[in-house]
Amino acid sequence: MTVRVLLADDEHLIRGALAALLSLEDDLVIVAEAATGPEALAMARAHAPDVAVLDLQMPGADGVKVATSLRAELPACQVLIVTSHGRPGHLKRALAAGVRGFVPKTVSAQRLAELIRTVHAGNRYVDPELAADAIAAGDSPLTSREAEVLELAADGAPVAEIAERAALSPGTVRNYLSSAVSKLGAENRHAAVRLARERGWV
Amino acid sequence: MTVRVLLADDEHLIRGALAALLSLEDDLVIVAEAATGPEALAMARAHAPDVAVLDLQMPGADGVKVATSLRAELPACQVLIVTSHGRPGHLKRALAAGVRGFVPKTVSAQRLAELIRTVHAGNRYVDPELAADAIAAGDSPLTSREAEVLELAADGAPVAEIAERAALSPGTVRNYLSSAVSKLGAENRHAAVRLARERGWV
DNA sequence: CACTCCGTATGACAAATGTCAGACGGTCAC
DNA sequence: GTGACCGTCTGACATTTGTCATACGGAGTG
Repeated sequence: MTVRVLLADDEHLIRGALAALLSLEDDLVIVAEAATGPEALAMARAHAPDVAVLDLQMPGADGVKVATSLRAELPACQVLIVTSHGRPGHLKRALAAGVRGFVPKTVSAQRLAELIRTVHAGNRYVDPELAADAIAAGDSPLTSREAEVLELAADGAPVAEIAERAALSPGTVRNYLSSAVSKLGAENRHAAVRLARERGWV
Repeated sequence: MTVRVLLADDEHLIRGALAALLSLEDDLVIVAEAATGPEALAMARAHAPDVAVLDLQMPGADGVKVATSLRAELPACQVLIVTSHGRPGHLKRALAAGVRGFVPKTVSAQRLAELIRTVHAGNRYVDPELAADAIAAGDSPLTSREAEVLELAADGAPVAEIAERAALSPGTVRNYLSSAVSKLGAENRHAAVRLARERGWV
């Protein structure tokens, strides 16, 4: 019995190499490849693969977003996410999106092939190190609005601009930022943005 | 005549896959693999490869640093840098370090094999798109001190801390930041940091 | 030698930011 | 239905930042 696999990664080099390696396994067959989020979705619809191997960072829509859509449209398709720089919050989002596997790109192809079989069998697998990081980082202490405003502050925009983009009064924005900064124990909002990013909270 | 290749990338998945694909080429042989900068250097010393294919982002020392050392220790070894997120400044640094090739990971393995031969023959190759970006970004308008201070401001530290870390008076730090911000046309120093990073100036 | 940068510094002022207190309506749980 | 939050707002205040003028010594250029 063969497992039909969709491969999505924006780096051609990696995608091609991976396709070649995985094809060496007798029970795996790559039925489609994609370089962007939307492309991955289209390919999945067209080929209805058993397992989708998605890169976390892709142009258009990231792996988790694709996984969410996939879950709705092709419930039979299991999703395995592969990532280069795994930040804690991503894992949580991914699991919430129904992803069955989450591993860093530091695993070997051999191991990846095994994992494809694992998730195809309906089991889950999360890289232990990433899991430990996620647990250590814990839950975000930020309310949704605080997180939202903090995100808008990410590119260094002044308060007035954030307020406009969030349709809030400047005073309110400052309150949220102040509260976010103190919750994160940061020096100022810019350091807060950095911290929240590191922990995957934004 | 075969080309002896060293492969350095921290992502096992990619490195392994790449090694497999490149080995398919009759005239290429992977003599060593490394997952970190220092490891790459050690491997190069041990195996004296003809061409070193280095990832730009590796733990320990990045591709450009490794290339610099390589240039000094093994002048016969040509360096080809492969990167996922190529920012303009990196290319410039890389060329200054004597790197012969610079391409994004979006190229195909086929193409990479060709490029390995190209640099081995002593020719240069730079991805046209990355080159265009680098030219568009131009030279950094920042003085070295401005860049230095801007870098210290990168993690959102307050002026007082930057001043201490740079052994400058707080007023001077503010002057540099102010000048950097206006040179970059940014809203404030945090946006300036972002801009400078994008253009590879810090 | 004069001129122009750069690095460094100070002082002063305006603007942005961070912090706090207080207010009001909504939602959810007990 | 009373608390406990959350989202939203305002106003006031202290601190931090951004900006500008000005100063001086050193390096490099004409």
